[in-house]
Amino acid sequence: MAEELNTGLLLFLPYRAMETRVFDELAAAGFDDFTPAQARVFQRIAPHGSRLTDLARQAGITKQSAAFLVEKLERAGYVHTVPDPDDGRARLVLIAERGRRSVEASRTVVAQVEAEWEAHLGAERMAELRRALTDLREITDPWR
Amino acid sequence: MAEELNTGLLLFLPYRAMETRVFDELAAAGFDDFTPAQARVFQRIAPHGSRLTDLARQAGITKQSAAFLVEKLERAGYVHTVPDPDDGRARLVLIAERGRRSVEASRTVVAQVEAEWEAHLGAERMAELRRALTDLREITDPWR
DNA sequence: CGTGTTGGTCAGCCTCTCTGACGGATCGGG
DNA sequence: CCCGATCCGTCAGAGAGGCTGACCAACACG
Repeated sequence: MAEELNTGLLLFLPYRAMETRVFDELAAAGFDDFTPAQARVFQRIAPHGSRLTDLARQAGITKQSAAFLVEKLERAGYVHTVPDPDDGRARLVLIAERGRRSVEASRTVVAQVEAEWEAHLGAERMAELRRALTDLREITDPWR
Repeated sequence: MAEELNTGLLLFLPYRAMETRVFDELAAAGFDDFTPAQARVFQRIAPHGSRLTDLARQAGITKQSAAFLVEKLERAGYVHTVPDPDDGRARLVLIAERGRRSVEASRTVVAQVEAEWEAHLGAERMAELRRALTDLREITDPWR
């Protein structure tokens, strides 16, 4: 057993555990008409709206793909889009009412999973894990 | 930007950084005829071969999808498959010569990225990060 | 044996993601 | 003020990846 997994895979395993957990429980709560890919875009919408292109870059996909996903999200009532008052070319993607409720629901699940992890690792190690990951963002997260 | 990202996203960012880095450098080294999805399956082949179904479960996809990906990998010379001598129904997926060379190349890149992370965090914090992630496997990794 | 379980395949379908080409809006230098 | 460069988003087409459902073959075990 004690083989040395590469750090990438080590990161991926809990990430996927969190994602499927949130996804499953949200589906159980009635938010069952979106896909993981749509969620990955949705999750990056800033509180006061984001431009399509910014969403695409942050999610690491092309703007065409992002537009495709946003359109689905809009059709399902999770977001709505408005013209950007500051830039005639741009469209702002905003979280709609249904989206806000789903955010609330997901926050609960995330908190629950994080509590389980904390129970397993202990509060101090969990906090350090988050600190280390946050610091890693500086060299692994191209946007901000 | 001290906002509190959820731990899942925090895990995802460095994971993706690692994945794209390895993918890009492998492509530059001539291993450019496989996709990330194929790599995610390939990466899980045990040293002495794995069954298709096991690969599927570990990668979190259906056996049909796994078969599809393995077939591509076989066509590109990264793996070959043989009947499992212990079970007439099963096929063992084995790493082929070209696959072995790509593993070697990827190991180099992974080591390089891990070294960069270690330089950023310090050796002790990096080691603790790996320990914490390894411990999290116990509750987030359904297979072992 | 028969019955249930497991490993894999076949077929059909939908989602995601990409490339390439484009039109419209904005920005910046002259 | 204008013109070229750049940026925002769309349209069109294509391919990969993933799923469900139905099925067969081989094992496991009473």
